[in-house]
Amino acid sequence: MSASLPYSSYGGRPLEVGLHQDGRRLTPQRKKVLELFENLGTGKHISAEDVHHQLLEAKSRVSLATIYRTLKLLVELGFLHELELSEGGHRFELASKEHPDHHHLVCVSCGRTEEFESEDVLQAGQEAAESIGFKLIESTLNVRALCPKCQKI
Amino acid sequence: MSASLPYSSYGGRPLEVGLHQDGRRLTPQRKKVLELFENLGTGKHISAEDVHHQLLEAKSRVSLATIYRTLKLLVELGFLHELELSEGGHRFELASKEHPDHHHLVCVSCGRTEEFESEDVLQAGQEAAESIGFKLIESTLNVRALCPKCQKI
DNA sequence: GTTGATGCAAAATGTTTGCACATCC
DNA sequence: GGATGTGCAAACATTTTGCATCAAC
Repeated sequence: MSASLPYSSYGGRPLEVGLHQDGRRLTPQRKKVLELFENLGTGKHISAEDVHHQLLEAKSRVSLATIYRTLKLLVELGFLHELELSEGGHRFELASKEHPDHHHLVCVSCGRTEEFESEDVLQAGQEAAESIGFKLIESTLNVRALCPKCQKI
Repeated sequence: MSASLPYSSYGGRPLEVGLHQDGRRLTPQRKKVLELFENLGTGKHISAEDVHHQLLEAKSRVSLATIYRTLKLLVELGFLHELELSEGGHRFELASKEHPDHHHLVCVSCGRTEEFESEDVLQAGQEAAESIGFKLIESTLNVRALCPKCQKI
């Protein structure tokens, strides 16, 4: 859990590089937050509070304020994606080259969340953006649905 | 602005019907909130605070608490859609038959928001849902982008 | 040593709730 | 008249910020 980092690449560059640019510093706190997301892997969505709790469990005390500041920074640097899946605050997930723009199916009843990718969606967003001169950055489709279990209730 | 309501149909039934069911009441406050959205028309996204301000400007004092309660209700009844477009809280928009599931292009720089529809997106969401046994309720694609103006800055 | 980062506590936002009073049906 | 809705203020939850201290470079 606190083993050496794989330092794989996100957004096309080594994990810590962005944290050494423009006078930014790679502090232990930032390292810990990054490690946490790395160890979780892609496809996990956690809140700032979750990060805080999980770091505490790993015996790392990092203040919530710092976590918020770090998450914001990591999003700006493109290491994380920020999601706004309906209720209960924002969630963050690791960004990765192998796992680019993807979409979410959320069960409105139990909250179960599944991911999927779609070239069609990507393209539709791209075309819509182009048609009015917008330059696409990223797109995500949120599908509100009922999962199999909740359909039976 | 405070003229008679067109009472066109939303979600397939007259505007106020849902507010008379299950013991619900059509109060002046609720009417005012509905009127506001009607007068705005489809395609406008406003926050609870916006509703509050705009009603004040129209000389209608409705408490913020009531506005939150009313918006929640109207979403449950299907008269409004709730959007979670990135920064700055939730937005609400009038739902309508003629303007079903649609998507949003948001300029990350200036916040300009444009709408579009796409059969492909709808279908991609539908297929993704089906493939794992989810039953689709609705889907919206959020595209983060740069508008023409902001590309030049 | 300088500048940027952290931690703390306080403040700012956005949203919800308890309760007494008002009001719709 | 009874249930439902409103307004107010307080409570909450989440996120941001000022400031003194600390530490990366």
